[in-house]
Amino acid sequence: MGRSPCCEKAHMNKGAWTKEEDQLLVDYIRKHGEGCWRSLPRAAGLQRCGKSCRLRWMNYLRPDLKRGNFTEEEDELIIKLHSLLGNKWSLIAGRLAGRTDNEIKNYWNTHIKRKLLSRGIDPNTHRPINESTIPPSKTTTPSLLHDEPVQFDLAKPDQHQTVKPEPTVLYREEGDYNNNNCTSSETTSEEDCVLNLELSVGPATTRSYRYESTRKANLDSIESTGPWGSELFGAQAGVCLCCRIGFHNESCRNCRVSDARTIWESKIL
DNA sequence: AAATTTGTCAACCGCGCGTAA
DNA sequence: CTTACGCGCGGTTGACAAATT
Repeated sequence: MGRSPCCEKAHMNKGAWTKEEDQLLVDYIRKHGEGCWRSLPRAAGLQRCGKSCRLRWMNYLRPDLKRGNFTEEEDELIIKLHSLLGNKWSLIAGRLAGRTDNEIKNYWNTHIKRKLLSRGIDPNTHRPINESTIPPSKTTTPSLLHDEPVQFDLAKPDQHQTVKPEPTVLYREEGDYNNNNCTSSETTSEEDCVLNLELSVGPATTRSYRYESTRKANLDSIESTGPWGSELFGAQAGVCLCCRIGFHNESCRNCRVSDARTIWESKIL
């Protein structure tokens, strides 16, 4: 069964937005907030479909957007998160304040892919392109979504060189997710603390993924089961993904939930 | 200087999911 | 239980700019 179009396409503007359209949208949202995107265009006096309005607002007009070039830190964070999450741009964007999924997706495709290739790393698998250079003794760890091993050296962001014979993927011990101290015997220094790629956060279940990305989270069920329910954070739930990879972030909902869990456990247990 | 190629990124499209009716 | 709707996501497109020939 086909779906009805999201809006009446006839008489709708398409393509680049004009300053006047931007102003109408901004004025309306300032006044009324983000509401129903479907009805917003008519209410705001725009000849645009709701999806187009939403996109324009989310990707360009939102006041909290960070403009300008990505920093080296952001680059590395994107790479880390991509190795864990794959092309889940909205999840990745959720970890970078002021950046949008679209922006990150574009940036990935135009810059980071090349950057990784110049390092000799396959941007899809995060593995060295020349697999034969990897000693068999080194274990690799499946990435979470595409079930491919992940390897890269984040401690050397600008190494334009062929991949070292020994990938410097380091692992942290289970139970050490809440701090940035590497405990692996292979760890040598703080700078070498890379990702714990043995994270057991599985591919987000559909529901948890939706929970993460939608404003209409079912808070009731969270309150009843606790925000750390396995459904939400995977089989070894308890600490959110940010915390696990060492990016505790106040703007991240799950980090806050993790905090709440800690408090809850300290009271209950 | 003109033509062509390459890079960038805003915007569109189609689909899946959750939910209300 | 079924269906339609609204939202949000990821993939793709295309216009424009910059670089190269």
